[in-house]
Amino acid sequence: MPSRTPSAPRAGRPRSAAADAAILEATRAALVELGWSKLTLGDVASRAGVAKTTLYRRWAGKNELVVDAVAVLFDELELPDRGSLAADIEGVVLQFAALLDRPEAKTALMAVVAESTRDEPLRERIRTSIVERQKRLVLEGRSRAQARGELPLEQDPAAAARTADLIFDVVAGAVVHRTLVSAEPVDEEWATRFTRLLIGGLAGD
Amino acid sequence: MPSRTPSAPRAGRPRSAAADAAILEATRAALVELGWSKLTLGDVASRAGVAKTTLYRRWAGKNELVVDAVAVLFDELELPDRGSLAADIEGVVLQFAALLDRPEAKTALMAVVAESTRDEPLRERIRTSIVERQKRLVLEGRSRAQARGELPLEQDPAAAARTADLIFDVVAGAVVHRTLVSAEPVDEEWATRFTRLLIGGLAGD
Amino acid sequence: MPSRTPSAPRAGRPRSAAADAAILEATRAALVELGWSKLTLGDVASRAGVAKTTLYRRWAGKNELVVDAVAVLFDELELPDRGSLAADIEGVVLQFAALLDRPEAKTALMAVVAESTRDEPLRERIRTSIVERQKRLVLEGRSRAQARGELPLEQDPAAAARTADLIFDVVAGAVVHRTLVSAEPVDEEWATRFTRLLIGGLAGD
Amino acid sequence: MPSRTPSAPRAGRPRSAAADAAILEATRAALVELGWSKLTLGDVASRAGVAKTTLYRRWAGKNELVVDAVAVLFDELELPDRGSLAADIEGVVLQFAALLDRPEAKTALMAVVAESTRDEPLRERIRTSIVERQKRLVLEGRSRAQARGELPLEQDPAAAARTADLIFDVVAGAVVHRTLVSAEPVDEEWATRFTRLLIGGLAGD
DNA sequence: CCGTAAGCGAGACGGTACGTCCCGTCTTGAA
DNA sequence: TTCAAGACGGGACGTACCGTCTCGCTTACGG
Repeated sequence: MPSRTPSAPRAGRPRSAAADAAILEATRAALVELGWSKLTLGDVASRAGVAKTTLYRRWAGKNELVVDAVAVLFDELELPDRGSLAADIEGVVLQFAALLDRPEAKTALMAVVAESTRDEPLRERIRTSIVERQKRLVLEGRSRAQARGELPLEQDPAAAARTADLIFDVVAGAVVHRTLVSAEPVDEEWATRFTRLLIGGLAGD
Repeated sequence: MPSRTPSAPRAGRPRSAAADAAILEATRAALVELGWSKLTLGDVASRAGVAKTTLYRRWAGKNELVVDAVAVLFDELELPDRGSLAADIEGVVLQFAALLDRPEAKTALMAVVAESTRDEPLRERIRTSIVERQKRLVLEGRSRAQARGELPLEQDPAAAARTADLIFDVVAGAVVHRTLVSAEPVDEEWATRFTRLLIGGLAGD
Repeated sequence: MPSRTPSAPRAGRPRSAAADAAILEATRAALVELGWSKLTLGDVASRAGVAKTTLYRRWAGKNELVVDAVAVLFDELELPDRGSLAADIEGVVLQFAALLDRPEAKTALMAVVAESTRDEPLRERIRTSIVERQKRLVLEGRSRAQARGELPLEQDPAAAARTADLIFDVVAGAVVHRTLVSAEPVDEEWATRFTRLLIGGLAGD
Repeated sequence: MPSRTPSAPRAGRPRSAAADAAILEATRAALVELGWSKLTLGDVASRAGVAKTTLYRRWAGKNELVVDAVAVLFDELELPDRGSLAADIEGVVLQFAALLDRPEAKTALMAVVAESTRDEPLRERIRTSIVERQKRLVLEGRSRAQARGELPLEQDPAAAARTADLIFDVVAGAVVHRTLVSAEPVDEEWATRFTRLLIGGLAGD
């Protein structure tokens, strides 16, 4: 993910790929140990056995580095078919919750989101590196439920997109809020109650 | 909100209440202008016409100060009776969204929540200063809906509390996520769609 | 020694004499413990069981306070008649050296002298409180030596004063320099050699 | 004079020699303008166009810095052969007095000596940087006088060293005391009278 | 014998400087 | 051209004292 114009012929010594990996790994370790606010790039560099210059050659700053370091965690997210819409929702909720429970994610995610409120390029980076990785699960889950006949097929593609976004904000928002703001665990019991609410609504049975 | 045992006789010159107010006001102004990460306590102090020591005598650091500075914004939240559950939910969503749109809140809220993942006293402070102020709206809205007959009376008070917490996480989480992560506006149209989803569920009508 | 226009009628509560004494005593104790540069007026005040205001009402600052605190040590200096000029010189040298060996004097004297290079009132205060107390010993020693016939009577009083000043600078300067700059002890052996040099000169037998 | 083991191979960017010189020069300028007690390292750094960290990387604090800044002044001291012991003494006295008259020396010397009473490493630094530079003049003057036959050759080298130390304390002490404590000028007239006293003694002709 | 004016301990106040930490850039010499 | 090393100018940190200013209370004197 580090920068560099994609297709340049390049001269001189090539950049070390090992350094990249070491830096991202060191960043996650430092996040776990120190948390976002006490993480320093000098410390990351020395953990990675790398000079600060090497680090700055690849990332613009702490925010960008941390987004990249944390983004890989979101690659693990999958949506195995559990047979029903309710089970799929519960599954994704628990999976996301498990990810949010990892200390490097917990401390970093809200911090970079906070920074992104005043930094458009960072927001974009977060969107492509993290948010989209989550959102595809929603889309996948919906089409699967439609295939099962649990949800109606939407005709209007724009309306379909709006609804997917809404559901995504509701699911991800609820899990994040429960975990970080309310600081309560997202366990199976909560996931079940949340799923029932989401499917049936307040007025539900 | 600054510390100090509430009712001690106290010797010596008393602390200036004017200083407290000036500091909190200056903090909000600095948040708007600079955002969370570039806000410095030295700058806040000089904006407030106050010495840094005065500031540190009252607050332990940036996090605590910002929580107090932002907390007052949440006092404005109210839940006027709009006649129906759906209207009440829409109202609270829009109200909360309007608050989150204020730059001092937007930049500060997620940042202090991020910090609080590694700082239990801070989490507590956030809970009492901010979260509880929001949660009472949920409770109020529910009892009003129950009085209207829109929602059934819960027998078990523990279950009632759990449900209220769940709804709170869903509502607040969705609004926050839409605003800060998806970075899309929470307008009337979104509020309507969200409300319909919350009341009727995915499977709704 | 603290200030206050000498003969005012005065109204209100009179100043506590005990406080004065406690402050000076606390100052000496703090000098011994902390040395000049780490001595703070706040610390002196709390050692003396006195408020800072009380201290500032009497002394303008650290320099003035320390001069007064140390000055009393110089009251002890005397010149008992030891029977000869040489013995008297040795006596005064050893006495002055003993005083300079006290930690409160050692750490304070050069410091206030250093400050006085840029503070005329302080220099005057040092002169009257400390220097004159030493100089009278030179005058007394000389007149005694003249009475014994060891030194000739000077006719010109101006020349006599100049010579006394010269001798004072030589004696006091040598002892101070030996003690503080060379950091070597002024013992009897050194005092003897110094005295022989002073009386007989470099060319002396 | 700043620290750092003299001959190490060293990796990384070397320290700037220009910064060293600029800092020492700025220190002398600040001493002249502000005096010892109002000199701040932050001010020195900004006068030198240097960051505070650069300064602290080289010197442990104000004392060490000032000793180094002032030490170079003592390199100027020389003892041209003026043909006789008396003339040589007068020469060195006047030279030393001229140096002490420079405001950067006057304000700084006593201050660091005062500090050195509680700081052995500082005392050592003063000794090697300043005191030894002066003492060699005494040794040179003596051997010259012995060559002229004005002073006897000492047989015992230990006794010779003791005598040289004594003379050094007397000469330097007298000049310092006259200048800083008595705050009177060391002019030719005083130098002449001092020299006559030193050579001939009190009992002298 | 009582009011009033100053002194008192306490401690908050606006400041200044401290010495440290980290930033992001730069300058080395080696690879 | 990159790399590890580390010095650089800069800015903020949180602390320590400064000397001043309220506080509410003694404490002596003079009317």
